Amino acid sequence: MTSLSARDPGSGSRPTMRQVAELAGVGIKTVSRVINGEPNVTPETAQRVLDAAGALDYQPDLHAGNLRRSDRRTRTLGLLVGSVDNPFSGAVHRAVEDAAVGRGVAVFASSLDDDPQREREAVAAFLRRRVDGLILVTATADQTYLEPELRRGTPIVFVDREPSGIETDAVVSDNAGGAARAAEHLLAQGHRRIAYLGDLRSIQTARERLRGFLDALARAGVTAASVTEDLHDQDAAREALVRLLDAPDPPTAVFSAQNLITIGALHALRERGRHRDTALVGFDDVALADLLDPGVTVVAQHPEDLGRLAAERVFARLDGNDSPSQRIVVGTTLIVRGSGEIPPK
Amino acid sequence: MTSLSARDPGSGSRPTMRQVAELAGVGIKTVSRVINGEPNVTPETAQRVLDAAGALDYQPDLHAGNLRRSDRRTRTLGLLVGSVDNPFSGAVHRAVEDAAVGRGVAVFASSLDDDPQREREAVAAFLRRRVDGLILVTATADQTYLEPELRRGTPIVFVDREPSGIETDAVVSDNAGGAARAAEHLLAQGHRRIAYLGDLRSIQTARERLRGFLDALARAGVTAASVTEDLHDQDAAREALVRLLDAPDPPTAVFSAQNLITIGALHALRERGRHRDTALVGFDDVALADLLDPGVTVVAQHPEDLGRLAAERVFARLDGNDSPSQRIVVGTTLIVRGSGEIPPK
DNA sequence: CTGAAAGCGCTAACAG
DNA sequence: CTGTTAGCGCTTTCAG
Repeated sequence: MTSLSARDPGSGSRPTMRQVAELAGVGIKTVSRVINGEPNVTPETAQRVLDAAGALDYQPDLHAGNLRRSDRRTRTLGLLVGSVDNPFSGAVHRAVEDAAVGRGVAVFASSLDDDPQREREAVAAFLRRRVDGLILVTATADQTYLEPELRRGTPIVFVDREPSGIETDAVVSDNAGGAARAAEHLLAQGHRRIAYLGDLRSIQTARERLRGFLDALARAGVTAASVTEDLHDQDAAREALVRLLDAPDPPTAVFSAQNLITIGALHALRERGRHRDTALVGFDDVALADLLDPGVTVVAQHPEDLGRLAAERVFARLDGNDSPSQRIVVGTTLIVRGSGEIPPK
Repeated sequence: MTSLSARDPGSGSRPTMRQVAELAGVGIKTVSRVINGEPNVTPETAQRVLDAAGALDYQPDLHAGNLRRSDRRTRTLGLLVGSVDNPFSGAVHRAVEDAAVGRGVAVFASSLDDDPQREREAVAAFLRRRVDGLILVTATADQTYLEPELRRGTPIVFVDREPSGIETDAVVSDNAGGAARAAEHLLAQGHRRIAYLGDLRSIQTARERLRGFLDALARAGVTAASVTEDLHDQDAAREALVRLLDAPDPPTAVFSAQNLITIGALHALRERGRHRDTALVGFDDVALADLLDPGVTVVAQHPEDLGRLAAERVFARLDGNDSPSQRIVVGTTLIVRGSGEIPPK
């Protein structure tokens, strides 16, 4: 009779199911049954298998199993976000992970940096690893390249930005509505000279926000004091607003249509000492916004909801739901903190 | 002669290498050579294979290949951080991803929430997926459970917190040194009543920071005004400091030993209107710290360096480096912004 | 330069 | 209740 402690779990390479079977003195299929919790094994046999597995520190190879398994699921998801080093993306990521972990699904996360080339490469890398589903923030103008994968039945859900060229699920913020809400708020304070600071024109959500902003102004019969686009980082935003503040007839209010742009705008206002007399509303919340003086009024998005709903959509598809593709719109929330309530001079 | 466009790339399931071979009219091994860029294929044959692969939208199955491949590398890394929804973790994650993407390595990221159970499960999930290496922030008191895996040759590198019970690489901040630096800074402003607000005693870095703080005070012959530990979120920190401020003889200076604790402390100081006369130095930088009034003085960590060095260490091990395990300490940087330079009354 | 046969670690299908 | 055989998609080995 072989002693279970006879073998050194650490020496040599990784133990296989066959080695566990030999040590336990059973067939390999019995080990498979025990490891996968399948029925038809006596408790005593099961215990011997578990002891052997424990003694060898055995971990089943999920990929080898999935090669033959009928559902061919890797229990893996691919997530592509703006950058994992970004509060908005982090919140989306966390929500996706929370939905996945309970199902034993692991998440690959990649950063996009709004680079179409990176998107293609990241998606290809996910697909070569046979992820069960894809959750994507896209940077490409057209996602027709995903069509074959979609036809194979891989669930693909877009977050934050809508797909173009293919028909699939999307979970997005109400960008136009939120931007309109910001504009209406500033109009209600009496502002008529409102400046718009926005992200790259190539980004669909940026275009939506501008549209919502301009529509709201038009409804009130007001023309935008200025529209500055293609501001992709904090510093570009800061410089742009400083220039506006230094010019004749500066705006009495500013709408910054993105996270980093809001921070750049805050810097510009401080720099020129105008943060107490120029109103500011930002799109997307920023950390510590409540501790600034004045507090920063924002139209907050709900990235946790975006991530959760996108993940739920993927899992519903994997569970067989084949209803027509949906476009889920998550509302925004105006958070009043002071900066947006400064009246015009 | 078969037309390459005869088959519908979208119908049916995923194409295999065999199907590509049939369509190209070559053997499967030739396809393998082309896909993997191996030599000994005529350009014409290679082109036919690539055309067939393109027509079928073929993506090789990395896991199936790795099953037989001699190096048995999945080109996959497991990263376990505090929470992917946390600026510090996000910066570490991004640095790891940047180091990995160039090598064609994908990163699994999981959140720990300082839960030892979650750590064990996340590590097991990574190992069942045969990651090539592990980068871990640990929440367990002892990591002896990783010993067998380590002996099998899997590189395991600890970030932010040091391992205990096993001998392996670690990349950590100079926690004690940074905390001492904060204390010395406050002492230099003339403070003698300094309060300490710290994280869970069970976290090794928290203990290190307290030690550094107390040592620096002791060297100056000063006793801490108070030491409050086990503050694990923003609100607990806020409440603790409010209590200290309301008590007789409140501190003239505060050292908040972590990110969220700093934010809680900022709230408490505003709430009691004491932010202009109570000094504050935080450990770890916070967003918008420079826009507050006064700006928040912090001892900043360098999470990008932690992540980058940890990833480089893993790759060095994978490349065959078997030098003794190293403990790399990344220095901290005092960033003076105002709150730490408020003098005692 | 090319392909046929064997086998990686596991599960499916079936036979005992 | 248990074990045997075949084969998942690919790479290795070796023969042409």
